[in-house]
Amino acid sequence: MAKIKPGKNASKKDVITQKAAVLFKSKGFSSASMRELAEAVGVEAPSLYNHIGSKSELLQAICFKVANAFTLYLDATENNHENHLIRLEQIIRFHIRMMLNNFNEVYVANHEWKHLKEPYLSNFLIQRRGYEKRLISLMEGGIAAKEFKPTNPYVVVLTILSAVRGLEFWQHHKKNINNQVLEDDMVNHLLKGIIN
Amino acid sequence: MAKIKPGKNASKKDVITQKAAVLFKSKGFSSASMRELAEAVGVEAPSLYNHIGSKSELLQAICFKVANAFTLYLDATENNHENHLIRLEQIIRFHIRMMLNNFNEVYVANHEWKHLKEPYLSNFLIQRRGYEKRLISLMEGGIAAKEFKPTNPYVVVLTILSAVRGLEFWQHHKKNINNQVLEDDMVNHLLKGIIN
DNA sequence: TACAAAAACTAATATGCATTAGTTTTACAT
DNA sequence: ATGTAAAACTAATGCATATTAGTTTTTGTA
Repeated sequence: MAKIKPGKNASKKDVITQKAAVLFKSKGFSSASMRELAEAVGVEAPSLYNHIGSKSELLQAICFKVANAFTLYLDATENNHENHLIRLEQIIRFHIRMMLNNFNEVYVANHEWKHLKEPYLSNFLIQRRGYEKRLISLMEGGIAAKEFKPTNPYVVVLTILSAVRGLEFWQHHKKNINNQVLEDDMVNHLLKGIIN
Repeated sequence: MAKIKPGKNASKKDVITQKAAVLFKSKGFSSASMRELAEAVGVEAPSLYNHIGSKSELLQAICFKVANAFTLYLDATENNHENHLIRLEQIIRFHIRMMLNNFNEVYVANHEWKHLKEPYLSNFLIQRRGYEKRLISLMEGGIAAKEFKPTNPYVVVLTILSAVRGLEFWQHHKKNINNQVLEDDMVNHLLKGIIN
C-alpha cells in the first residue's frame, strides 16, 4: 500500500536499520522477528527484502557503525597531543555522549554482537580487542608519567568502560537529571573517587 | 540410555539448571535450544521434561537465585551497624565475588531477565529496583554523614554496579591476574579514584 | 496518458522450535 | 528374580520463523 517514506537524509535502508536497532534493543536480536520489524516500518515482511539483504546484515550494519565511531574518535585523540589524563577524560566523555545520543545502536552493539555471523563476528571482536589495547596503552603511559596511581591498567580500563556502559540503565531517569551533571559526576567519580 | 547423574548435593534438576546457565550465557536465552541443552546434559530433549517444567522455568530459577542472593546479603549488612563507607565496601566486594564465583548465573540474570514471563518479569524488576533504592539510601546516608563527597547518589550507585558487572568481560584474563588484586584495585578505584 | 522502474503485495518453502503422547528401558527394593 | 517407579526413548503436533518466487500496484517521467 503505502511506500516507506525516507526522511530528508535517510534512505529507506537507513529507516529500516534504525527501526531494527530499536527492535533489537527491546526484544533482543533472536526474539525480534522480521514481521515485527516490518510492522514498525509500516510494510509487509517480504517487502523489507527490496531494501536489505537479510536480518543478519542489519545487525552487522548496527554493530560496525558503532565500533567504527569509537575507533575513529580514538584515532583523533591520539593525534591530539595532550597529556594522558586529558585524553582519558575526553574519551570517557565521548563514551558517555555516545551512550546518551546513540542509545539504541550502542546498546545493540554491546548486547547482540554475539549473533553476528562469521567473519563479522571475528572482525568485530578483533576490532574491540584492539580498541581496548590502545586504552590500556594510554593508561600505562599515564602511570609511567606519574599522572595516575600505579594500578593494573586492564582493571582500570575495564572498570571505566563498564561504568559508562551502565548508562544503558539510565534511560528511564533521563528527564530527572541533567545530562551535563550526569557526565561530570561520572567523570569525577571515575577519576577522583567518592571519598571526602 | 544413560541416566542423568546427580552429583553429591545436586539433584538432576540442579544439574540441568546449571548446564542451562552455561548455555543461556553463551548463546542467549532465545537462541539456546532445548536440543542443545539436552545434548549438554547427555540426553534427548524430551527427557528433560521428566525433571523440569519448561524452558522458561529454568530462566526463572536462575534469575531469582541470583536476585535473592544479593537481597539476602544486603539484609545482612544492614543489621551490621558499621559506618556507610565500610558497608559500601562490603557490598562492592560481595558483588565482585558473586561475579567471579557464580559467573554464569549472574551473567544470565543480568542479560536474559528480559525473557522472563509475567508475573516473574515484573517481580524481578520490582526486586531489582528495590535493591537499587536501598543502595541509594546508603549513599545518601554517607553523604549526609560527610563520609562521601556530595554527588548525585543515583549516578554513583549506577557507576559502581555497572563497573562491577563489567567483570563479565574478565573471564579470559582470570588466570593472569590474582582475584584479590583485581578486587582490591577495583574497590580502590571506585572509592578513591585513579589520579595521583 | 503511457511507459518503466521501484517497491509493494500474496503465496509458498523449508526449517527449526518447544512441547506432548505413548512406549520402552533402566534401576532399585524386596 | 521380580515387580514398580523413575526416567529414558521415539514419534508426532503445531506453530513461528526467515526467506524466495511470482505478481500487482504505485510512482515518477516523458
